[in-house]
Amino acid sequence: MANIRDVAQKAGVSVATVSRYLNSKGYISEEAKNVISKAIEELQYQPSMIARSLSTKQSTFIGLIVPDIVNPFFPELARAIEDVALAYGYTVILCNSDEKLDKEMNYVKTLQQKYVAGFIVATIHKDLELYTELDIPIVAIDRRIHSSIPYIASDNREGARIGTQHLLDNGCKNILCMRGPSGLGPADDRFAGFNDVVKGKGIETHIIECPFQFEEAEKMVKKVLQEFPIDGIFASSDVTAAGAMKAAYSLGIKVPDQLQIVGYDGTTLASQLTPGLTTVAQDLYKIGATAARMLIKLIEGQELAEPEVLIPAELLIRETTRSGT
Amino acid sequence: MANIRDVAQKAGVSVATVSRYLNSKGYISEEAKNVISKAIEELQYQPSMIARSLSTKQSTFIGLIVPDIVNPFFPELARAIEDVALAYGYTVILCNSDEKLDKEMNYVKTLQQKYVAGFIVATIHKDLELYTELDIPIVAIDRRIHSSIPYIASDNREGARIGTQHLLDNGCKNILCMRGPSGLGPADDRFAGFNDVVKGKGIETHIIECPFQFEEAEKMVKKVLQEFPIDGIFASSDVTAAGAMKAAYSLGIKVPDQLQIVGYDGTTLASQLTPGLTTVAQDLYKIGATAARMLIKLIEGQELAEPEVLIPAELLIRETTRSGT
DNA sequence: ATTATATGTGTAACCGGTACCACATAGGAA
DNA sequence: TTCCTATGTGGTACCGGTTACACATATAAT
Repeated sequence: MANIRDVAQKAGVSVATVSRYLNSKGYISEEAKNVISKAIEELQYQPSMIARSLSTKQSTFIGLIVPDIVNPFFPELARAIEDVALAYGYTVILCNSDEKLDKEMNYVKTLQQKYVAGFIVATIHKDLELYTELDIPIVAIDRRIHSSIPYIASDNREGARIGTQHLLDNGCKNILCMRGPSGLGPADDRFAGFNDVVKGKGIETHIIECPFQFEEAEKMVKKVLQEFPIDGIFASSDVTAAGAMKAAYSLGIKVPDQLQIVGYDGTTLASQLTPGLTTVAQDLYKIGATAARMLIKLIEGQELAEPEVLIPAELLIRETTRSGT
Repeated sequence: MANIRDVAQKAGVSVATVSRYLNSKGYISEEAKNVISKAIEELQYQPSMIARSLSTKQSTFIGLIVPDIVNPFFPELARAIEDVALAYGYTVILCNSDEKLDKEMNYVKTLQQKYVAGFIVATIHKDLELYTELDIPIVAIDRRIHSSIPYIASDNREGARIGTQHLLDNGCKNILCMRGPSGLGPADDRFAGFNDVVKGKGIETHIIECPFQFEEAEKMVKKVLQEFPIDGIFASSDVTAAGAMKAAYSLGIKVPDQLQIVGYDGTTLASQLTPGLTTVAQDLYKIGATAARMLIKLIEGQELAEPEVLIPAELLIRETTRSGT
C-alpha cells in the first residue's frame, strides 16, 4: 500500500504539504490541492491510522464494556453506540466483562495499550480507582460508577411509577413486585418507584427479589401465586416477566383476566411473547446514542452540558394488562 | 507512560534486548531477564500496541461484520468470538452492516487502515472482490461468501430434517413450512432439508416465504391457518415461530393440541415463550468459537485442516410439540 | 591451533504518519 | 526603503516499537 511519501513524490510536493492537505491544516494552494488529490486517487492512497495514532497519541477506537452482550438489554445499546461512533469516524471494541472485576481491569489496561480514545462502561463496580483515575474520557451507562463520571440511563424510578400506576388504574389490589437484585442501581430505583406509587393506597403488596433470569423467576413466582391471590405483577425486567407468564400458564391462571403483568425494558422479547407483554420501555437506542455522543464530545475536548442524563421511559400497553385488549 | 527506551536505560541494556525479552525471541541471559523485568515493574511499563503494529504491520484486532447485533442470532455468536479472541490476546471490533454493501465496503476499508489482523463476516453479498481479493485472513459465518473463503455454519439441511421429522413422528399430516428468504444460503438449506423429509410421504404441505420478522410472520400465518387445516408448522427461525404462535393464539387454536410448532435457531427467545418452543438449536457459541479459532489460525500463518465446517444442530423438545408434554 | 556453533548484546534503519521550525515570496503599511 | 504580515512550502525530528546486521565471547569439534 502506498504511503504518504509516495503521494508526495508523485505529486511533486513534500510530505508536510500532503499531511496538511489530509488534515486541512495550514495553508495550501489550490494547485497543490489538485495535484495531491490526483496523486492520492491514482495511488489509491489510504492513510494509516496506526501511524497517525502513534504520532498523535490519539485513536478512533472506543471501548465498550458490558457485562454480557447476550443479555438482550445490551445489543440495542451496542447498536446505537456503533451507529453514532461510525458517523463520527470511530469504531467500537466490544468487551464482555461478566461483571468480573479482573476482566474489566484487564480490558481497560489492554485497550489503553492500544490507545483507545475513550470508554463506555456498564459495570456494577463502583468508585473504582480503575475508572476514576483513568486519564481517558469515560461515560457510564445504566449503572452509576462515580459522581465524577458522566452517567446516562433510563429514568428508572419514574418508569417504575408509570408501570405500577398502570396496574392500579386497571384495578389491581394485590400486587407482586419482582424486584431486581438489591444493591444494583437500576433495580433499586425501580423498586423505589414501585413503592412511591403503592404507598398508602391500601394495596396489598408482596415483594420478591429475583435475579434477571427466566427459570429462577418462573419458580419463585409459581410459589407466590400458589400461596396468595395475586392479581397484578410488576416485574423489573421483561425476562422475569416472561418467567411470570409461564408460571401463570402452568397454574392455569389466565392473563390478563385473572392476573395482569407489567414488564420492564421494552426488549423485542416483550413484543414477541403471547400474549404481548405490557412493558415499561427504556429507549435503549437513545441511551446508547446519547452515551456515544457524550463520550465523543469529551474525547474531542468539549465540555458536557449535563454530566448526568436520564432518558424518560414509556409504557407500551399490550395484552398482559386489560386496557390493552 | 514509560517507553521501551526508558526501560532499556533503567535496566542498563539496549532496546533490542528489551524487545527480545518482551517477545521471547532470540537469546537473552537470565541476568538480563531479571534486570529488565525489574525495570518494567518499577516503571509500570506497558508496551504500545500501536507502535508495535506500525512496525510489524500486524495487529491484534479482529473485525466482526454482522448484519445487525440486535438480531438475537448474533449476540451469542459475538460473545463466543470475543471469548476466544480474548484468550488469544485479540480484541473484537463490532461492525453492523445492515446487509448494505456500501457499509460493508466502508468498514473493510476503514479497518484495513487500522491494520486489523482479520475479519469474521456474515454477509449476503457473495463472490465479492472486496472479500476474495482481500490480503487479510477472513472467515465467513452462517452464510457462504466464496469457495475460497473458509466457512463455518450450522448444518442447516440436517437440522431441518431433524425438525421436520419430529413433526412427522408426532403425527402431523398437513404441514406449513415457513421458509426464509429464498436466495439466502441457510434459508435455502433448511427448506431443502424440509423437502428431503416430507417428499413422497403423502403429507400435505404448504409453503410460505417469510422474512425473519415477527409481525410479518404472524400476519402471513394467520391467513394460512384460516384457510387450511394445518396441524404442524416448521418455521425456519424462532422469531417467525413466535409469530406463528401468536397467530394461533389469536385464532383460538390450541398449541400443541391442535397445532404443533417447531422453530429454528435455539435462541433464548424460544425458551422464554409460553408454551416453551420446540426448536432446532444451532450451537451458536460453538459456531462463533470455531470461527474465531480458525481465523486466529489463519492470522498466525497456520494451515486450516478443514476449510469448511458444519456444526451439528440439535432438537430441543419443549411444549409446542406433543412428545414434549 | 583453527574452525564452527551457540549464546548474548548493541546500533541504527525503518514502519507512516505529524508538526515544529525555517524559509521563501508578495503586498501593504510606515 | 524597510518592516510586517499573510500565504505557501519543505526539511526533519519524533512517536515507540521491531529487527537485520555487526560484533562479541565461550565452548566444542577437527
